[in-house]
Amino acid sequence: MIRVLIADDHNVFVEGIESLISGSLDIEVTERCYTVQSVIERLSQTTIDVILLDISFPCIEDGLGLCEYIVRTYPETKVVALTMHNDASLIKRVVKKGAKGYLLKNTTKTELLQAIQAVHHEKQYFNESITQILLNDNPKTRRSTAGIGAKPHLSPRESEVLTRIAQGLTTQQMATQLFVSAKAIEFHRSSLLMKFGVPNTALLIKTAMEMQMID
Amino acid sequence: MIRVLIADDHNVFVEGIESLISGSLDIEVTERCYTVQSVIERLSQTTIDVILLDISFPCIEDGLGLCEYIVRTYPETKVVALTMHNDASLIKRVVKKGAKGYLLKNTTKTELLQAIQAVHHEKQYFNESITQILLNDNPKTRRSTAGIGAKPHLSPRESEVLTRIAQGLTTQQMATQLFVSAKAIEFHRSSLLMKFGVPNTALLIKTAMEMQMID
DNA sequence: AATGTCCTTAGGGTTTTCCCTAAAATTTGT
DNA sequence: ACAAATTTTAGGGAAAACCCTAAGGACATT
Repeated sequence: MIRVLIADDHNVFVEGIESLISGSLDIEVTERCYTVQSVIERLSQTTIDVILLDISFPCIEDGLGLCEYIVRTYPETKVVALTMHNDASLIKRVVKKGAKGYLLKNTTKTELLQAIQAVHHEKQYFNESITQILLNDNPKTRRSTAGIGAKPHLSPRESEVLTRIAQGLTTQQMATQLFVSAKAIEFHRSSLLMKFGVPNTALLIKTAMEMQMID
Repeated sequence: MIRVLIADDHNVFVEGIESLISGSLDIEVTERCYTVQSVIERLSQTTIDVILLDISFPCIEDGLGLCEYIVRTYPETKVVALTMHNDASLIKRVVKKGAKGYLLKNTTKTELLQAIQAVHHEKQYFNESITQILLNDNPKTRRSTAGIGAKPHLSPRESEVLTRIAQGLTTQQMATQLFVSAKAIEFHRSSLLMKFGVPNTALLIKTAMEMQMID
């Protein structure tokens, strides 16, 4: 019997996954966790074979951190990342953190069961669409147009500059606030334009808002 | 018996929602749709009381469009928006399109059932966290000196220029499109900045989007 | 017709943004 | 520990945005 823990703060997901698994004879959902804390707590008290981990749990950084923690602390417990994001760079980051499988949340029952079986038998599992995404991830095109709807990964400085542009600050004002030269700010501004694939700040703000990266 | 259609391209969600509803005596899930097309098709063939609509189905614009279509075409069919996004402006947009309820995907069974019952009885339903989000979404125009959050009245030309700025066009490009001199466009741009009470295009786009004057 | 208001069009000049190149500083992979 | 990739810092120059003033034209009201 493969003991599965579901880690997701979205109730509907937990229910859905459990429903998909319920028919299986050799897999049982023994734990459901809605917070990072409870995952850590349950793992210290119970033996779990496979963890289905929502990678935005509650945010992407937390999810990645938890994944890393689990892999390091309980090497025999396999992590399958479950997420809505079909972003190539995120998949790579997750795998780098030690996840053995990666599923999109629109996965089928068959895939889900196959993934759990696979990782429990020391294999990796990636479904068709994931492989496709990784194949289409040409490193050269990733910077400029990383696909519509894919949030570019921003450096800390870039994030700071972006939020300040959205506040209506000028390059000079930002330079003063961040104790750097105006030229440095200008570079970050250019990087933002390039990463978002837009020609000016007007579209930068618009797309960043649509991607919910500022509000 | 309240007939419910679930519209979501994420299998896990559909399963989860169905599982949450399954216990109920007066609600039944009669249709499950994974594409916008199938929703439109099923609605033309069956009578549905409540639609649980994933607002990013498959992208936010599609979801909003579908919501609008349903409300217009089948006024007696109530739409409950289901989404992961807890963004105030999105909630407002969805409600404006005619959705009668709004739930986050980490909702509970109780809330889900209450929401379905409520909208079926011609009421609206928003849970605690949604109300909280809307409450915290006070008019953010405090930083600007002129406007007090009211939409400024724009002349026809100003509207044309605003939408084109939001498309990332430059003054020269707009001048060519509108068959006027670049200086004319510049004046309209300045008028927009003044009317919105903002210092540059970045904030102009941001506030105009928040005021739903561009999309 | 006269008056006032608002929209539209412009000229000239300053500030800011944008683009090209490039080198330290930092992180990452082996 | 070293090499490779990424992030941060800059310089100079072209383009666009921004600010000031000002004048011609459409429209309603008296």
